[in-house]
Amino acid sequence: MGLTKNEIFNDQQNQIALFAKVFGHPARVAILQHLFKINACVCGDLVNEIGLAQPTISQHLKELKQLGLVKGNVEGTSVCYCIHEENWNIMKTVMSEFLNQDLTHKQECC
Amino acid sequence: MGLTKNEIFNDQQNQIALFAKVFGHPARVAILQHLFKINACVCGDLVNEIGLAQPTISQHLKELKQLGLVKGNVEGTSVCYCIHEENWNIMKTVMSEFLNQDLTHKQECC
DNA sequence: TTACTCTATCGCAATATTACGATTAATAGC
DNA sequence: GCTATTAATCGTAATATTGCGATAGAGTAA
Repeated sequence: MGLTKNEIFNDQQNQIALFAKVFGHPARVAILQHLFKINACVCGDLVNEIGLAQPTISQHLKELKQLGLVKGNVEGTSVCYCIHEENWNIMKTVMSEFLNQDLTHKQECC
Repeated sequence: MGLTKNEIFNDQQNQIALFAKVFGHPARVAILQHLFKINACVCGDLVNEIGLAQPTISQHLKELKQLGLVKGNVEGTSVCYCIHEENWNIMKTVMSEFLNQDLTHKQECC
């Protein structure tokens, strides 16, 4: 109890859930939007941009990196983050397939 | 601590996160996929289809209903669930806008 | 009414997530 | 070496999520 039973779902379902979970927090949404907007890489600016403490931002970035959606380059004392384009596109394919499902027949009830 | 600081994010970011959070569990992904596949409405079959206990399925359905992605019709002793098409399309618009962001300029680092 | 079926809700235990202060590690500049 | 700057990690508190047994509620059928 308390832990998700991943083993009873298939790989595709688990992958969709993993991607969705990382988007399930507004801070990570905001981080990604900022990385898209500032097309050059962004470092510690994220802490100023988003109103959360540095350890919290660092933790969110870690999750984004673990899923491969963001990559970070060390540049002196600071770290430069940006969108991992190829992986973002892979994610987009997976999520789009899920979101664009169609109801082949119209419903008769409801 | 321990609670998401929604107030520091804008409505769009919070809405994306809300939609994403509901997709952030494979059981809810599986429920939605099944509802799409069985284009007629589905009732307690979900409990058999997915390997979780009835209270657990009921709870996941509740969350999907609260977000408006699923609607339920009482039919005798059972309840008939189906995708709420209009709301699903609204959600798709919101999520697509987020997923289809573009990097206007290519990155120089990373 | 009684018995049965199906779904929702309650209550709890286990686990996960969020946030941040304090600290550590790594680099840059002197 | 020392100091300043930046980011990662540790540790912990607060809250949220997941799952299910037990129970309640609502409808059907006899």
